[in-house]
Amino acid sequence: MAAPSSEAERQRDKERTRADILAVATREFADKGYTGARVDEIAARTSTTKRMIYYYFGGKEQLYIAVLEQAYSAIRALEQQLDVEHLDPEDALRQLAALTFDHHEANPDFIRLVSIENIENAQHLAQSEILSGLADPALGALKVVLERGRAAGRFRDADPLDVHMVISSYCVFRLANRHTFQAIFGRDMLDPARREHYRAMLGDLVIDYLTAR
Amino acid sequence: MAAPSSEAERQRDKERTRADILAVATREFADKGYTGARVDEIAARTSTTKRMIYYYFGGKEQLYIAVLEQAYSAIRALEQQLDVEHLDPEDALRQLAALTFDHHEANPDFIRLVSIENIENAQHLAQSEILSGLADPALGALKVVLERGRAAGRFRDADPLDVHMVISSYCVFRLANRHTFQAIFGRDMLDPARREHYRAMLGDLVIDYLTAR
DNA sequence: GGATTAATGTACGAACTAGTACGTTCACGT
DNA sequence: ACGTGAACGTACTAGTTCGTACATTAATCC
Repeated sequence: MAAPSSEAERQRDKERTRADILAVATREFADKGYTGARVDEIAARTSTTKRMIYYYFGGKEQLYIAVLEQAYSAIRALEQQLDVEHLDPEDALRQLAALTFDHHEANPDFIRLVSIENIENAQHLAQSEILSGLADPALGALKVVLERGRAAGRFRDADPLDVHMVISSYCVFRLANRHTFQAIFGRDMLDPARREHYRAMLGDLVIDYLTAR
Repeated sequence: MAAPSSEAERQRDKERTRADILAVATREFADKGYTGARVDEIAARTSTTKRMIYYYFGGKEQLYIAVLEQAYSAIRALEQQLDVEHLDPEDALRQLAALTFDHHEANPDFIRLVSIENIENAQHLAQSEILSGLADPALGALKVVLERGRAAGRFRDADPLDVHMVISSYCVFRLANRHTFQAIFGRDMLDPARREHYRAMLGDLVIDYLTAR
């Protein structure tokens, strides 16, 4: 009998250790920000030690970049859900907006990481070759839909990136600014009772803008 | 001759020292975030010493709260500019949106502080009696305008706070997320060449939503 | 099965950071 | 002119935080 070979019972597992660290680090960075996050704290929550963080990632900054890369790669999953080809432009656009809305709501850690990275002037994102060129997959589908609507004489001429910005700003704001908004206005933008209202409102907002006479 | 009396040449000046510290602290906190900001760094950039920060403010956290309070109080200045009463609802709303747009662009430090405070879950904002109840002054005017437009049969029925959220999200996103947006899509949302386009687009967005058939 | 390398754990250090003890100087009333 | 308290400066400390030197154990290859 040579090796235990069954991957599941290996005591030492490069992939598992790495993934463990990355998951814990994501929570810590999303919670506390880059400067607020503590390497010792991440290590403590891990099933391994701080030594391993430096062994696999090199340091706090590289770990943070790895966290960003993993978080951004998750948004590619959105691409598969876009089934927009056989819908008429208005329905397709509403679906696209709703999907973005849902996706943001389902990934609050990601939104926080983006906010954090903006506080840092996106300096870490710029260091990552993987991320610096990455475009949002939703943008491609959006471009197609806008062109179809425009060709059909239903939509005004609009830059896809501008429309994407409107959708993003609405969805991001609802998550990223919920705490100050709540404190100032007393309204919880994430209250489940208002979720459908906000979701529908985004669709109206975009469609009304594009179809205004 | 009793006192030098001329306030300008006093070497010791409570107000000046306080204001100096506050101004420097605002830059430091807006730049680095709450945890990233360094008390020693603030002190170094001041014309006084770290001792005075603790003398006047008590500590890092109270200094940060004082910075927040001052920054928020500046937005009250917006209130005076709202000359909205004698315009027709559509023009008034466009003006209100444009004013918010301008105001956000003119106060990037404030936007950064809001982002930072959201990363901190608005825990410091909640501690301030001055701030926790403060509503945006633009909201009152917005409410009036929406009611006038609704009464005239020109606007749909819409919650003022929802409309405010749309305007804010657009204006805040343009500043708060400019770095990641630039890094991912290669577009600088603050490019002066695109400023008028974005400013007008916000007006269209809001008006088209409210006046959609 | 023994050598070699990959993976992991422990203990520590150097630098940083918020906050303070203590001493000093200036303004102002009388 | 002088006492008093407010305003200010220096030097320090206790605790934290990133990173690493060094030792150790498990897997893998022949």
